[in-house]
Amino acid sequence: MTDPIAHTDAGPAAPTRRELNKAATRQAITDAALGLLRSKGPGNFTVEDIADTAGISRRTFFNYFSSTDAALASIVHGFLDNAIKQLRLRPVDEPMLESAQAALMALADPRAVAPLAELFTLTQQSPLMSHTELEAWDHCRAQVFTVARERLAGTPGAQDELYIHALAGSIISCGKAAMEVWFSRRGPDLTPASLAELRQLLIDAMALLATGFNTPAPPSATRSS
Amino acid sequence: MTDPIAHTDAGPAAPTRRELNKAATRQAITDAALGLLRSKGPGNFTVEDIADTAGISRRTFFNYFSSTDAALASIVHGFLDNAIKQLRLRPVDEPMLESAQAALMALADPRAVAPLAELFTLTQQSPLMSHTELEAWDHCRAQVFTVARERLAGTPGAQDELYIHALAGSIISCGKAAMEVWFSRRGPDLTPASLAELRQLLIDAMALLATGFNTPAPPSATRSS
DNA sequence: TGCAAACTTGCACATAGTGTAAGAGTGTGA
DNA sequence: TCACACTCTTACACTATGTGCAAGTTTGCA
Repeated sequence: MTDPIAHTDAGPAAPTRRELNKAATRQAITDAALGLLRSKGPGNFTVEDIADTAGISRRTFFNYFSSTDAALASIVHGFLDNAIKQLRLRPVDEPMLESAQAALMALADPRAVAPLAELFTLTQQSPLMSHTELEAWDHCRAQVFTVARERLAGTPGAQDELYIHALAGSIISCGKAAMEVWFSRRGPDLTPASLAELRQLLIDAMALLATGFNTPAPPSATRSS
Repeated sequence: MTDPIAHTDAGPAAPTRRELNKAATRQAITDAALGLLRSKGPGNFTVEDIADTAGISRRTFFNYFSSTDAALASIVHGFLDNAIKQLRLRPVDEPMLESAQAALMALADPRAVAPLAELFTLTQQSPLMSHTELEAWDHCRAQVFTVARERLAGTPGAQDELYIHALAGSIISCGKAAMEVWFSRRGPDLTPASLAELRQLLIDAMALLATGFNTPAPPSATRSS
């Protein structure tokens, strides 16, 4: 904010020292949390454990995250924020579903999905998706909603709130559905073939939204199986 | 609440004393929680407050609910469990979306929505939907998924996991969308006209899922506005 | 260099959530 | 009607969570 040095958005990194430190601490925390999740299993470690492993105080942990759950869900947040970023890069006159599909394609990438896949496999044995994880998806839904509203603001009589809400929610649900199916089929498999299947699932899911669920027979299943 | 004289319970339930007591306690807790939410606002009361108001011990509270949030979300749970019950009453050969729509129609009823509407208006000022509330919707989604899978198990080559996951998730999302739009338009208005609008929104939302979101123009908005 | 802002940390404290064992209420068969 | 088993409630103790606060440390900047 009080930064005379220009904000190099597209540039490499945030130059100031403070930001680097904060990012490093944040990373140390999530690394520690993920490590403990690996070694001890979900629910078997405390905030203090994470803080000790990350080399910070318990209090500092809470300066970054509001709970262990939130620290782990930051992985999901990172993934989804990236998705939103991709979505916003799409031309504004492109149909929403095509934009969504394109944004998701960009994320069916080993580097992006790897942390998510590990988190998923590590917490899958746990009853169901953690509260904070659900919240992360809902946060993403809200952002998709915003994007959709911005786009449709141009069209004439279309201040159709229901359409936008339903669209945003359904995009998220279908994205989630594709991921769930993929994980349940492939587990932590990140081979090109597996990622190709993920991409196909995402395409199929978006296609379902485009054409509707009333297609008499489910559209001859996915070619990917 | 330890009242030996039971009152008229209409219905085929097994009215053993223990079950009645438990149900009464449970009700006392949610009533107390809702009352405190009304009087003090979200986040401004503790489990102990609820327990005191309900006339039970703090420990007993935790025998029923795992958090204040969960106690309040039981309202949402009740509503959605009811929806699932309605859904299961539909003939198994009916298309899912029609069943969903019919089940939702049955719940656009003052008695069913009133608690939900109040909870919504009381927590709306709060940042966003509570964790446990999201969990309640997700639980409902899982049940819709189960129903859909049971139904489509009969059809020949349709073990299409993606279709079922996407359908269940989208139904929930669109139901939520309709409710959100309704609440934002009408607030806690439960007049017949308002409920008719809710019904129309639910119908429109399900229609979107049936025909797809690619309808060139949003389908001439809702007739209800 | 020195000041101001931002960040970290230790401490105190209220609250959340759980295990345990004793007590009170409830169902059941003799 | 009583006695016994079962279930639910409660008090207590204890660990963990989350936050306010003030003092200490690091970073930015003139």
